[in-house]
Amino acid sequence: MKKRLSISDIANNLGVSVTTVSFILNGKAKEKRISDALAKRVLDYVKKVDYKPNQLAKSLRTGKSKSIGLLVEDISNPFFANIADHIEKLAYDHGYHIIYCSMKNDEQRAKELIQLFYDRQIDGFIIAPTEGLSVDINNLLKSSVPVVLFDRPLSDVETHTVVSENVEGAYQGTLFLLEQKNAKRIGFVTTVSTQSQMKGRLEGYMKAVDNIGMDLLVKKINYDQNEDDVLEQLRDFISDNKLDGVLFATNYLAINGLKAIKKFDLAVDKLISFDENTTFGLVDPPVSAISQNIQEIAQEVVRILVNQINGKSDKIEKVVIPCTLIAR
Amino acid sequence: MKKRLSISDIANNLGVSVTTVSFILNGKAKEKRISDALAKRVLDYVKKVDYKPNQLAKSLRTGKSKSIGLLVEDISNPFFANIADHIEKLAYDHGYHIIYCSMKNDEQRAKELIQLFYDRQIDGFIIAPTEGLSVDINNLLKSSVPVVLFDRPLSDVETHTVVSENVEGAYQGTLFLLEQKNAKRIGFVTTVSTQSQMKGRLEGYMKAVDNIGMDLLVKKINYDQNEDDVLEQLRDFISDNKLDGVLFATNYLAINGLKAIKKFDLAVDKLISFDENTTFGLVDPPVSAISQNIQEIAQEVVRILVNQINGKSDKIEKVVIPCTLIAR
DNA sequence: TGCGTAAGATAAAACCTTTTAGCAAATATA
DNA sequence: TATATTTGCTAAAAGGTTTTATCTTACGCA
Repeated sequence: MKKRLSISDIANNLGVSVTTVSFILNGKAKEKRISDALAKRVLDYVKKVDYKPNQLAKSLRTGKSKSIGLLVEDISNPFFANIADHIEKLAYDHGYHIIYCSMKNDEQRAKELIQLFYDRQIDGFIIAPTEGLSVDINNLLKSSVPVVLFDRPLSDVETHTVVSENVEGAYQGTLFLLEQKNAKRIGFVTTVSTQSQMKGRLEGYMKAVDNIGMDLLVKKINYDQNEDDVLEQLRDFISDNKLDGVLFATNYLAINGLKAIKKFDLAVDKLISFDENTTFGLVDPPVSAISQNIQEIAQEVVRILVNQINGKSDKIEKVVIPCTLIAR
Repeated sequence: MKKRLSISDIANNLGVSVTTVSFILNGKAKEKRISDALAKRVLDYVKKVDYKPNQLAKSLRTGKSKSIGLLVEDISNPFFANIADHIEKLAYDHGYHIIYCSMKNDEQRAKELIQLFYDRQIDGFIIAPTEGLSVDINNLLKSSVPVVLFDRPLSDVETHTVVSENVEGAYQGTLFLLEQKNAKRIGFVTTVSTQSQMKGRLEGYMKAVDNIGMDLLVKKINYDQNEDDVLEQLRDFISDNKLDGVLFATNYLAINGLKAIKKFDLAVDKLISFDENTTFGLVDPPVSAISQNIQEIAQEVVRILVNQINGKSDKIEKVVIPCTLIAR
């Protein structure tokens, strides 16, 4: 294996100084009054020998690593997988790459990773946080590391956020079941988590059913139990309350709902879920969706973070993206 | 923002040399004959002030970055998302973190990223390669960078691979339709790609139908067209050939198959797909699955790569993992 | 001729580690 | 007692950049 070229190899071979090569490579030739002739000579040679600067050395010197940490709860959830996909691509277009971590069920590890990423001089973070991370994120902010939260803000963390219009989405979703599907008794299935997006969705549901004086029928699923228990709870919720419609707060809840409906042959058939899923149109009964605008969320997240990294803005941005209802 | 501590801050504050601190921090105190008393004093102080070594400087000096590049075709495919999840966790347990890239439809970008990751002194690569990447991967190997391929080997790249037992899986899947489901005319739906795993699956299908003298009925879908066209092709394939059973070479093909069946109300109802999907049990008709053992694949991939990075082994490993049939 | 300034380039410090080679004192050996 | 060895620690180089401060030469102008 031949040794990698360094900038001083280039300088020596060309009989110029390292400084000069560095200036030229970083587009400062004009500014530093390097003659066009020399600039061209260096550039040509660099191209010819295919020299690539050592990014580590560069980062060490500049303090910028050109990488962004992406922490999501669960990359195998299609919502996060899709958003990660978009974020990765957009970040790349800005010259950043993504160091990612899926922190499913392991907050301790998430905390360690935030520290680890910080130690690696990550330029910024994109996080869909779990609840215990406030203190770690606040530490980042204290150290002036840009952080953008998405999907769910944290009440005790004051930073940029990009979230969907959860209240309105859930409200419209419930109205859809009421008005288009003619549902009479609509339940809302959510998780025990107190994540803000879940609160918003509950609020939207409540607003809709309050309007027409329907009972509030809410089930909070605890995911610390096995699937069979979850399905039984869903069955009980649906049949005890004689539901004819259900709004699920997120796609995996809807999938569990469908499993329960199938397993116990439940009658409920007016379903809608937050978050789209490729198969919602294929199942029986079909599941309508309040679809989050993934592309737009990713765009805003990356835009804000890159602006922050470049120090282009100091105000805190809170972006809210509308959802789209997919009727089925 | 207070400046980060460096090792020389520690050394100065303690009145010892940087070298000593470094030795102690790297567990070489004994080997380098540092007294226990001093070692303890340094360790205690480091803990007290919560000093964390600068990883960039460390990497620059040692040439090891403790990071692994993970390149997959499409992170939003549940198969890859799940495997990425496992790989990330396992790598973390070995002290590595994952820099990931989803290279959907953009081979040029994939090539650039391999170069970029290489420039960042990534310690090793885990790649589910697309076909044009052979030359780039061979370049990595030429530079002695460890690479493990999974899901599909490349015929012209000689390196470690972890793949599923595709032939046997498809063979068993086809037999299942024939014997358990009593299918009479089974089609095989695959992609136009010549990726090796697809070839293997085709081979398994052929072996099964050849055995009993059934016609070979194979459709290769080209994904350079819009979804409606894909669905029509599937419809034509299924109805023209009067299929009563279909083996799909991968999960997204199965989902398109289901869409076509639904959209055009096709009669075929004996379905099986390579790769599991949460909703395959919820759709009508249900889809059986030849499920790849994701956890085991991830384990092998990480084990082999870490061994390579540590120079623990020089032989090339080719691991084949059996699949599990999920009957529905 | 003498002086100021612009042009064109560079030496050396800085970023923060790890590691080689070596030093001084204490102890062991003869 | 004189020498060899061990103990305990450290100076300095190396890794590859960026950037500040400076240096030399040429030129314009009085």
